[in-house]
Amino acid sequence: MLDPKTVRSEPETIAERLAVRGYRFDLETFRRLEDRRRSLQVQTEELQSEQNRRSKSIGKAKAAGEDIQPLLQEVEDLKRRKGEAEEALRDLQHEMTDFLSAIPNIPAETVPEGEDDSDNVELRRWGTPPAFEFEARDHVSLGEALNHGLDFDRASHLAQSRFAVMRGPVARLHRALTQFMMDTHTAEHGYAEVYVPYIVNADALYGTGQLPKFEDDLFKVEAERDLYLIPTAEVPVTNLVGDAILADAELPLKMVSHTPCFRSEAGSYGRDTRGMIRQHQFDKVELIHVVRPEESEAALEELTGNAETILKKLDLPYRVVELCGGDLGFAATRTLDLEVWLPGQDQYREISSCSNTRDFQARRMHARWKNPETGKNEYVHTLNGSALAVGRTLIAVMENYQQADGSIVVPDALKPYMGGVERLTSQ
RNA sequence: GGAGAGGUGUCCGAGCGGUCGAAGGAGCGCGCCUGGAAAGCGCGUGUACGUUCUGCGUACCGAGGGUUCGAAUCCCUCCCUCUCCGCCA
Repeated sequence: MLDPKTVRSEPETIAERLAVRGYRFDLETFRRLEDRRRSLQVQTEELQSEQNRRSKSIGKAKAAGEDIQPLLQEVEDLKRRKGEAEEALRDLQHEMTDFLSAIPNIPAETVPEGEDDSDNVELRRWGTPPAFEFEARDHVSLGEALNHGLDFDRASHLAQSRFAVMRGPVARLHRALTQFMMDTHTAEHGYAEVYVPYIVNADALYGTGQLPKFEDDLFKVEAERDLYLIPTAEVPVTNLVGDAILADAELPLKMVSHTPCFRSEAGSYGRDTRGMIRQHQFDKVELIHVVRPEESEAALEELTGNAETILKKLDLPYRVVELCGGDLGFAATRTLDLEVWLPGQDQYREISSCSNTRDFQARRMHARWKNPETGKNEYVHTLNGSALAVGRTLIAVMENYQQADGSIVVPDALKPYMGGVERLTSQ
């Protein structure tokens, strides 16, 4: 949610900034709503004020033993008029809230212009894509050959398409990756490990910005209340500070959590249908920062660097890309994507997305801190980033570490987690 | 699943249907005291919106309805927390 005060005081600037991400801020509708809101509010408040005054006089008259009957008559008409004004105001306020909560976050000043991912800007590259002396296979083919270490047929038999079954050393490698990431972030990067619910309520999803606009992307649970499977750990972990007032000494807060993520992938029919790139269920290690406002830009660099460390330790070639305005997510002011080299696809593919939402989520979930400078409760800044998407990292390891015979060498960094297995083979 | 208790400001905690934005305490800020500090004492200390803005008004005591001229206080529904019992990885 944007700061309503800013939207009111400089709507033209807001509209201009939002245009960078391709969002058309409806100035006309906003002005119409705002003008009506103002006049209705003045009207109801005046009527309420009048009624409060009369009611007080009734109390006094009663105490003095006077006849209050005529006074009651007067109030009756007042109440009727107030009721009408109140109803109109309430409807309008709902309309206004819906309007405001559907507006995406404002892009940072530095965000490049552009419409889609083809306009994203590459910031840097690390590592060199491997040169194979044979034709590189993709993870589907490699996984199949490893005694059905990756099995998509059985998964769709159990559930539907876009799910995967992993077996044996492949499943083990997947688990090793998770442990390796968690250990690195907790031991070397100073993150506190958290375990959270995988099912959350609508308020939490509103807080991080998935609701009300993106319900179609979620799996809803059949239950008495509106509950949803989490699409990312960002939702439960960030909401940990929802409705809280943090002490200055508690900041910055750095948390890491490993969770499965569930996404309906509605509207992605036909995209990445082969393999494990785009699944309804995947594991992810997520980093969350809750920081003082002036620290958030630096925090994004730190968080992204922490994610990059994983790729470096695994010796996987990648590049860092700054998202252009048109490619930014709803809650983000600025996003850096990490794209890993996939020999099977002969291209870089997204494996992490690190965003600074500034006070956008904090405002929606009422996450504040006591600023010692001002003595006031102010909104914190929140950031999130994958470090990394585990399924995609598994793919990257399989494809980059493949050998001519179809076996896969275990990266050095993962060896301590593989119980002595140094190579995945079909034997 | 059954029985009960409760949700009030940054925190704890009072609150007969009108004089309650809300006692008292803690915390925090300023001042006094002190060589300095602690203790002690004094004063101050919510948010949002509107406005004819050194002021005034309106709203907010879990959420939403209702009763009433008037609700933190009464009634209903829902959500959440806690205690006991049952069941259970």
